[in-house]
Amino acid sequence: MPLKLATWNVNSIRARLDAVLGWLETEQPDVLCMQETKVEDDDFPSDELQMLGYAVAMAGQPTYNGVAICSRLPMKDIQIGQLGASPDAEKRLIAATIGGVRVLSAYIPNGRTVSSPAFAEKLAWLAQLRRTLSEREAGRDVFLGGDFNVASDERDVYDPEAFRGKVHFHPDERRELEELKQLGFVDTFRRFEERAGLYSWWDYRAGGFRKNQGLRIDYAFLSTALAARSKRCRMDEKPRHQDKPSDHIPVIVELE
DNA sequence: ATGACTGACGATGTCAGA
Repeated sequence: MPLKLATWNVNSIRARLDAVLGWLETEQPDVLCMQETKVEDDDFPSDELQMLGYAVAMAGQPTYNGVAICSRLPMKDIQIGQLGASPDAEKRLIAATIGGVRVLSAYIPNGRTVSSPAFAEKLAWLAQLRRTLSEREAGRDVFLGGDFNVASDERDVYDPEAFRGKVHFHPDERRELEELKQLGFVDTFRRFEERAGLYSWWDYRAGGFRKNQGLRIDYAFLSTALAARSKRCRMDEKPRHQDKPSDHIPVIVELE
């Protein structure tokens, strides 16, 4: 069954609602994973998405974090949080089964600076994500979309020398991402595109987008068998040109 | 340049993002 899936850190679903609705109408994905929705579940604009034919599963909290999945196909077995997470854990992971595919929307902690406790928490969260994937999702067809806050290699960083050893490009977090891939996940974008300088995020400040000073830190991972069904993967810069954009852009995968 | 911009919360600023 053809399936079009996307992931997008929207940086507040309420601030970005018109942009997201417009993008859905234009792109017509079957599934959109969102991150940084920054809204409690009761205030999530579900009705507006339903008007476009999308059901929503969300896990939010006040002010920070928040993830969601919206889908035109039925969602089953919605699951919130990592393996062993306490109910008051930050809302950074949600999963649902859609059209036979286990879909996960993930928002990996930023890490702030390498010397901060937040960086150790980021590494621990990534390690726990691997355990969650191994124990819950082994053998399934998985789409893992999200803002991973880690660039994979030099091609994904506008100034690799400046970023080397810094947060988003530190060897420890890159190793975590590599080990995640070694579980059997394909960076779908790289299946179709080898060029450097293609990014999913640009700093709002200092004309980052205009100067193409960005990072590729948002990924659409597919489990190995499912990756064989992918026929296209791209990042859509159009929303970044509009007024009041998110600092991230969508990543889109098409399966046949 | 520990700068710049944006959003939430809810206040005339602070925190976080990346």
